[in-house]
Amino acid sequence: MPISGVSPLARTGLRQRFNPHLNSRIFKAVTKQQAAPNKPDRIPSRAENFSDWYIECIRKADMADYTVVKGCMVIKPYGYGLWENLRDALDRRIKETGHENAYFPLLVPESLLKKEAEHVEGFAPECAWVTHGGNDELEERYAIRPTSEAIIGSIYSQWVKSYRDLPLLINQWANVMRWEKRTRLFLRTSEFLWQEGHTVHRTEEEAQEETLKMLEVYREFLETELAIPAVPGQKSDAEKFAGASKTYTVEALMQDGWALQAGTSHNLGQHFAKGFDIKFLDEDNTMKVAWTTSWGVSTRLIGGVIMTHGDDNGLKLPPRVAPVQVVIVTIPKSGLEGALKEKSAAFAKALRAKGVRVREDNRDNLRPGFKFTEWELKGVPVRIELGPKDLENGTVAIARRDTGEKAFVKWDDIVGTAERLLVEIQANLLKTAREFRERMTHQPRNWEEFQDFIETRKGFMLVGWDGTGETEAAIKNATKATLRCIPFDGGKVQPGDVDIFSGKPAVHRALFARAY
RNA sequence: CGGGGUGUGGCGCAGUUGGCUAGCGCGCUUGCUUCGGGAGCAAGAGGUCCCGGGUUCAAGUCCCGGCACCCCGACCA
Repeated sequence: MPISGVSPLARTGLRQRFNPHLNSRIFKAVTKQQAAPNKPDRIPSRAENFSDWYIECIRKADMADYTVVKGCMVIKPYGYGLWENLRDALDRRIKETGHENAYFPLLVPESLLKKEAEHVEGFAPECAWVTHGGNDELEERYAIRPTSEAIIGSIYSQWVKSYRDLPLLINQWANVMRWEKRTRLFLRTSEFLWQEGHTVHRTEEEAQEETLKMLEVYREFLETELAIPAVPGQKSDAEKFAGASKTYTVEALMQDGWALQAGTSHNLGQHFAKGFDIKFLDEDNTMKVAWTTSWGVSTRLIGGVIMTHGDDNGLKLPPRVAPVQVVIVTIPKSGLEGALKEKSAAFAKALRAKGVRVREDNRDNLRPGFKFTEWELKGVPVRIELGPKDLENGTVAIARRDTGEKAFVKWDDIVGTAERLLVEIQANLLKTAREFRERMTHQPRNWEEFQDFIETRKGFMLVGWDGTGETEAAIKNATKATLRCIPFDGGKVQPGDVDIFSGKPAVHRALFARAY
């Protein structure tokens, strides 16, 4: 797959030292980092071309690649390892909030899809259809699920009979397919992996509570595990899910100032329950229509991690989900291979005993600088360097990916230092991302300023909105900025607020941004 | 689905007005010397020049048709 030509850029910035404090001393500070500037396989800088930077990060880190299948990617082991870690962290939370996993059919009969009018209208254009079974044309074609409300709704109608069956709290981890016109690795591919929760409730209030509860699960998960400070809020009618009463979102801000919808939670009202006949006999012996919700996040989150934290040297993965948290790189020396390998294995074992995910890099056909660079591209949070001098001194060099700082520590302090660094790096990534988001959240005072800011400063625009789809559309047409959400925090109108575009009295404050 | 661009070893590219055995860099293999921030030398392997027609003594190169992918717009986790 040709990726546009990349002009090699020399890396800038000096490596600094950090203080490993307490019982370890700094033996030596490594203060410079001189990389070969003309290597052809460097990644472009973010400033130069954010889009190329993003794709090259993924490819150089060996996370994913395009395939012969249009719009579909292969997620390679390193990318899948990240997915597994974040999936497990989220799965734990989904179960802790009382949900169970199940699996529903991939194929959705067309007649089912049509049972909710808005829903089919929203998804029909991006459905892939199965029309044949073997050589025979089917009487009714099947959609490959673009989402599972329809198939699950039809099944739930069988399951729900009594108020005693409620709430029904189920989640599915699955692949879905949407025939996309334009694809980008992880952010938008025709097939992607996700989880979709589908719940049924007795009352409107309970469904609403569930919707907001899961949004909060997402928000906390993004913050704690991925170090992504996403803004929770409500979608406008124009942006909400096809067939939902209300859609809520967690909106993240990428380093290029574009927003990324990181997860959504929908209160489906009774639309789907009516469409799919999900009814129950209530305590008062009357038949009632149920209330449903759905909520999901996808492999898109991996794109979010990359664009939130990465730098011009490649990925920076949050330690809590990084497939490799600590890499031990040996610096080869003829005759010492055995001793280096032995030490490296001993350190790895000690770290694993503490639950740290460790990889050893004992390749002796590569120069150390090459190996360092490669693990930096892959975003490994902590790198331990073990060389001939360290064997003499009883030390290793230990470097953190987030700041580039490097110091020497004694062997006895390796495990403690690494564990502490992993915690610090996780916190530092979140802090940096949060500061970025705050710095990039602007409050233009008038329409001219809005237009200027969206072009020159980018980021979130927090502005008054009159609540109409007309002004929302007008803003989108004029600036390509869409209404990302009415944030829970800061979305309330203040006295005197007016719509940034129409000048009419505002009913909300809303976040606008250009979005992925 | 509209506008633009590109298809040549794994990757990035060159290939002149059609002309000789299709090149270069990186990567890969083998060997030796190296090794604390992308090593050096030597010897090798690797090609349906996107596909199908056509023009020509001769096509990677020109013509026609197709396909794929990438970028930019309208729609989307």
